[in-house]
Amino acid sequence: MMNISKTSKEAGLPVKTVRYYADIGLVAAVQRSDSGYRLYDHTALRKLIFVRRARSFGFSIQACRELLGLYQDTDRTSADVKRIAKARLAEIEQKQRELQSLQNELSHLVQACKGDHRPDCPILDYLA
Amino acid sequence: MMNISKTSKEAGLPVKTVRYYADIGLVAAVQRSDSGYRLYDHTALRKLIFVRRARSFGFSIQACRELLGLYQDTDRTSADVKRIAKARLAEIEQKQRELQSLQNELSHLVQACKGDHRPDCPILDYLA
DNA sequence: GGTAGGGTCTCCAGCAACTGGAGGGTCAAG
DNA sequence: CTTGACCCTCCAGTTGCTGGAGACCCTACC
Repeated sequence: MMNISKTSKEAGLPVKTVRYYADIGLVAAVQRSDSGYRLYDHTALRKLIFVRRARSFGFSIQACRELLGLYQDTDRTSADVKRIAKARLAEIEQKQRELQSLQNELSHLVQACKGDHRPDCPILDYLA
Repeated sequence: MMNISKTSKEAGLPVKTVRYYADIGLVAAVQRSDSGYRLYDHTALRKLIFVRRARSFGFSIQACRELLGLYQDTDRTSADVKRIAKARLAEIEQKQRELQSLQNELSHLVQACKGDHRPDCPILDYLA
């Protein structure tokens, strides 16, 4: 059993975040010490690491909850997991298309703008 | 002078958002009617449209505030505008690189996952 | 035994940029 | 004169944390 600071270091998450995940019931502390300190074991630590990685992949807390459920459920099929991952992938691709068109338009505008001391500016003209 | 619903329709923004922009001092109503209704004129409408477009380009409210200041300031140089737009472009490009690597990794995982009824799943294996 | 420094606890507030709802006043048409 | 659409303010919630206040707790050192 380790206290929260060791746990957070091992998991690569801020203490506050570990506490937050416990508060929202995502990864609970295994137990409390006599003085009320949260205590974590290796299994809880692995869950925290799992969540950190899933979050870094852009999975929402809700998706993490589902994945964590599947992760612990030895009866789950890989199809369940794939469904969540594919939904997330679709979101990413959508976001990327939007960003791409944004980038195209904005970079054209930036190039068209002379950026000198005169007030003429194609960027503002376009936005107005 | 038009009331808020006509203004919001013309600007292409929800009423709530127009009110919100007034509350935070981004685009104020020109005046109030006797009964306290917000009233907007053509200039305010143009500002709202300007903000909607800038927001759709991913400019933050703060950036919109700056752009709006420049937009109204006939003494501004196009260099000022270009600076803000370029900073935003850099953010977009950064975000896009991150999304790209995310997409690469995730799509590999999704492909590797058979998605069948067996519990073996490379996605969970990778995250764990 | 006292104290200094960490660590930990809970609770409250705030970030961005809205969105939804409650509860109540206003206005125009039929 | 009532009905329905509009408008107002204020409060709460969203997401995923992060920071701070005030108060214990724990260990080490003298």
